[in-house]
Amino acid sequence: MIRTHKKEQYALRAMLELAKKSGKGPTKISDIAAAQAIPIRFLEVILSQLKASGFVDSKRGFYGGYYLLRPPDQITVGDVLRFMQGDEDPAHRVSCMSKKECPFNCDCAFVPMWTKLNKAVFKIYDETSFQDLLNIERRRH
Amino acid sequence: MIRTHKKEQYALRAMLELAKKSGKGPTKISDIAAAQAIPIRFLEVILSQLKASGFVDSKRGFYGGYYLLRPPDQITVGDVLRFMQGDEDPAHRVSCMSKKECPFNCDCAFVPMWTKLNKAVFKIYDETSFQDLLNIERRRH
DNA sequence: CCATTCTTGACTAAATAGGTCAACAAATAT
DNA sequence: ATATTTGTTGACCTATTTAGTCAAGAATGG
Repeated sequence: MIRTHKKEQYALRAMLELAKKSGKGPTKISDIAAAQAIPIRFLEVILSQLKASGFVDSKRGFYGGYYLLRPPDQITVGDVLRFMQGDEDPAHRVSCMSKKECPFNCDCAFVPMWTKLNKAVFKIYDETSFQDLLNIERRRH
Repeated sequence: MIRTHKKEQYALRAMLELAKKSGKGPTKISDIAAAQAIPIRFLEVILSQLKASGFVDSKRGFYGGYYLLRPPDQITVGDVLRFMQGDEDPAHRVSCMSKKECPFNCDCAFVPMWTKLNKAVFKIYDETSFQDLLNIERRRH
């Protein structure tokens, strides 16, 4: 099993929700949480972090909430995941273990496979914009 | 970050070690553990589980140990990982979360992306046989 | 000034990965 | 035989990480 963290999932879903409302003013955390079935307190933390990415911004007060800073076709899943994953060595985003803890110093027969995997995975992430996701959702209804 | 479990890593490494010794009789758990830097008690458990896969078998006693039941070019990384991952729904080996816990019952805009990812990842796993890994290792020396 | 909403860091809970152990069973050596 | 080596198995432990909560405070708009 390979599974992304819930936190990353929630970040993607929150972004999708904001993409839906793109251009319609701020969306409240509580609305995003309800729409995407995300624990609200946790979402507060996640959105707050996401602000540093430059993809979203927020406004306080009565008509406050979060909103996208770019159109949905200019943000990809890869962008968001890379940000959520921090400054991890790009070559190790998908791998056996972090370079430090590898007893073979990441010089083993499996390395080429992990490299391939890394590229294949992020190629797909990078090819998926939030506009693409919106289109998929629309086609479903 | 997407990272395979240590247990799966250890299984792959143990198999690689057995591939190296393929045709040379049984290899002791302790030797595999030493060669591949795997905690021996943990490796006992892993190899024991691997027997059920049909890729390896074991022999007890003085000249005992583990050995492959097929030549290294007839076992792939995909084979081993699929086995270690159990009877997980194939479509969810790489995904956001298990079908049960998905609040949208796995019917959301992200599904096509996870499906693509799943296929891409296992394509690479399935294309990598232990003979391939041995060849890589030989080329390195 | 009041209601609403985001902000932030500290905190806690729960899950699971990762690892350990010990008593036992089988094979071989002598 | 029997001592030694080696695999078998299920129960057990625990450190880490993920996941989630909270509360006091700071903007914002009415």
